[in-house]
Amino acid sequence: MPKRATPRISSRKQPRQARSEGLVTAILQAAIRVLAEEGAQRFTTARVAEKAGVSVGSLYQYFPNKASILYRLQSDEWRETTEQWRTILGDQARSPADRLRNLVHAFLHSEVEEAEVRLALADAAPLYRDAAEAQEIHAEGDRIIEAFMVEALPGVQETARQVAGDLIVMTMTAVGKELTATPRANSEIDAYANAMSDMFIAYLEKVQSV
Amino acid sequence: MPKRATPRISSRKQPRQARSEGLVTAILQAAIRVLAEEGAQRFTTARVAEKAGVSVGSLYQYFPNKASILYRLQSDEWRETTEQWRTILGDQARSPADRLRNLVHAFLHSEVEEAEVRLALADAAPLYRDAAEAQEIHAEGDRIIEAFMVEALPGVQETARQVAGDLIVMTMTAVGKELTATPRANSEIDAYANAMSDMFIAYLEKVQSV
Amino acid sequence: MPKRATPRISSRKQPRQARSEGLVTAILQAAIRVLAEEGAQRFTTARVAEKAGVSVGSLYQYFPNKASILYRLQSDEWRETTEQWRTILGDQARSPADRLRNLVHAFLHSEVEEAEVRLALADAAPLYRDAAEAQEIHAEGDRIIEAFMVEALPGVQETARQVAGDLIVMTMTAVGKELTATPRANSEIDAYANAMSDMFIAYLEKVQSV
Amino acid sequence: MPKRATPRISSRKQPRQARSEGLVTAILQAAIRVLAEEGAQRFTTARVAEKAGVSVGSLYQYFPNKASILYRLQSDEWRETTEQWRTILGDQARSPADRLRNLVHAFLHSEVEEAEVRLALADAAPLYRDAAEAQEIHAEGDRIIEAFMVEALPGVQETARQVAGDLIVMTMTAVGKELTATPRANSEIDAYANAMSDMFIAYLEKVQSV
DNA sequence: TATGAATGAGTCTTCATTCAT
DNA sequence: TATGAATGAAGACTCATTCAT
Repeated sequence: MPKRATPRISSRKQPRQARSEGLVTAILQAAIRVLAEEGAQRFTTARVAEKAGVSVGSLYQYFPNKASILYRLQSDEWRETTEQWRTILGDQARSPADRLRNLVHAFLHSEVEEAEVRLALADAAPLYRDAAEAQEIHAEGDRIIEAFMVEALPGVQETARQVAGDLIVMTMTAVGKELTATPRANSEIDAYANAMSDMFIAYLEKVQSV
Repeated sequence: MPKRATPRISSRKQPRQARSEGLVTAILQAAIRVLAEEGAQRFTTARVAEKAGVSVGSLYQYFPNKASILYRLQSDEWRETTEQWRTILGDQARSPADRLRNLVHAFLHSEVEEAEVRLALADAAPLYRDAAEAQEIHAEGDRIIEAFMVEALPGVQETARQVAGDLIVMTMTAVGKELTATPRANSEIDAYANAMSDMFIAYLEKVQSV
Repeated sequence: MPKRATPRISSRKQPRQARSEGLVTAILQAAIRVLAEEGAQRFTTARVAEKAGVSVGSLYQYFPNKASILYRLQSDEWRETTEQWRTILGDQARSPADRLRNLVHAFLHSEVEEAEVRLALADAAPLYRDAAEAQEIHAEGDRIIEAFMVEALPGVQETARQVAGDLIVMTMTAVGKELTATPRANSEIDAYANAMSDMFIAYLEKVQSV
Repeated sequence: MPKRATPRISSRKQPRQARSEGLVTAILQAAIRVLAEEGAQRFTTARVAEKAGVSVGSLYQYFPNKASILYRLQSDEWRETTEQWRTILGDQARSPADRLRNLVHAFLHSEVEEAEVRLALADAAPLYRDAAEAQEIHAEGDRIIEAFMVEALPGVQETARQVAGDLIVMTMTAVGKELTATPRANSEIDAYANAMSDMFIAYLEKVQSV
């Protein structure tokens, strides 16, 4: 009886050899270029392969389908973001308020850098969003925030703390995405980052005081 | 930089006759149904026309292209939102804080209602976002907020006030969109609305006190 | 919520207009030519469309997928076959034995005519066989045989009669298909038809006598 | 008339070494599994190689192309069938009628066992049928039948005897293939085998008596 | 003004076979 | 001899838009 495997979105093979890794890298970089230069609408496997100097067949040797390329780009990005959050929020030498302020600045600036790719990637979200693996991608970030919130809101009830954490994360990422949609000067980003930090800190103080 | 063909997106003709208006309405409602039932990926002119009980040819009589239908949906929605904001924020009988709290609740709930259409419309954004007219769409909402902020932050410098207003609008809309992406219980929405209101109010108090 | 319709294999639209019918006919005839001239392996929608002097898009306006063209060809053929059986087996002026003999001759000859198309169609069977509609296609033929068997085997128990009917049908059609696979002279077909008739008649006599 | 590229289909090399034979066996068994589990449509050299635990390159070392694997499977099967026929029909201890009855039962049951592989192999027939070698494959079986028919129809003219033999073989194999196409209970197979035996025996008696 | 048939470029994906290592 | 990465032609199907009627 024929069986049809549900298409996976993760990489088709674990590239062990140097050559393979090189190809995967080349494809991902080509994908980024296509996204930035042509936009999500024109992001096609053929264009990616061509820009990577590779045949379509080779592309499909490393990625099971178009969505998996986008998903990979997104998860790589999210991994970097997670690292950024871990570093900044884990900096015990500073007060929670300072760390939060630093985070907002760093995050918004990194979002706006490469705005074109990020926007195009966001546009392409419908293509990879439904992937099962996409769920797990945020788990680590959530843990980092949770740990930070425990420090920032000592003695606050867990439920309230979690809502506060969620709200801060959502605000930062969603507004970050929004800022990406139109070109912004660095100074403008700074202004928003300052305002957002102020807002978060005021909010934390209020929650803490209740 | 993405190459973008920018065809005119507003309606091809101003329908003055009753029949025309009826057709336009039928098409828009069909478009909403297609978006909700089939998603942005499967939003095609043929499907819209069929569901509207109209021929594709007629559809193209009133809308110059697919993007214009989406744009129209979006701007109608924004008009309603503007109305909502005007009503709630203009309610002089209440304190600015109360009005803001009311706004957040009303807005988030209205966003989450019809989540499917809104999500699909957001997914389709790349198709209509670039339209020149899309810029003006927010102007009225901005004016309403600006007026409210003058009341809420008397004596605060214009620049700071504007940043605060922008931040609040962006947060509310961007987080609202985010909440739309996954199904949420009403109670959950309430919790976020409360938290967000608290955050905004704490922020306004802080800005005011500086 | 997006819904995905299970692809139907029957025609996409009921062609009411003369033009439509003409197109459907043109496509089906082109399909027959492609099957005969190129074989099942090279039966592609593009080739069919080209040979029909029609764009692929038009082809897909009338047939939802490749399988549906093949299925249509097959069911048209089966309809003709059913007619043939009805006419010959219903000929009350002749004895059942004579009718059966006539049927075998007529059927085997019609099978071998257009052997190329029929062989190619059989080769393509995996593509359309699973269609739900494919089940119903044999029902009418079965009824005709059943009615004939009641005449041919009066007084025989229903179960035995049904097995006999099934066996005769399967033998005739399966051997017919087999004969189609290699080129045969008409005289050869006659010889097989005679032998097969003898076999069937001897068999019926034996069943009857038990 | 179909254009057919006719590449050589028999094995590229005669594997004399134990290792080679092992590989060939592994490939053939993998091929059977792929056919059974995935169907003819999804029968690819890559899948066979993988399931055999062998590289594609190695596969092509022993089989010149995909068709040759299928052809080999088919001819192995036919060899077994030939053996079965030789054993059963050569059983001088029984009457020709009994032998024929035994043959039909044994053959139909063996056809229906492994129905999936056999059906898939039949589906793939277009890929290997045209091979020149495919002609010779039936010669030995024909000789066995011929010898049996001489016993079963003593004194009958050669031409008539040959047609009878051909008809019996074609009926048995073609109907066997047909039975394979849909799942059948063992009891059902028995019923058909009984009926078919009765039919053959009645037929032989009639031919003999003429 | 309305219709809806027709178009055909464009998209994703598969797979037999080769050949450098 | 074995490997398996690389190739790229080929195939099924979609859909925005036009235009003859």
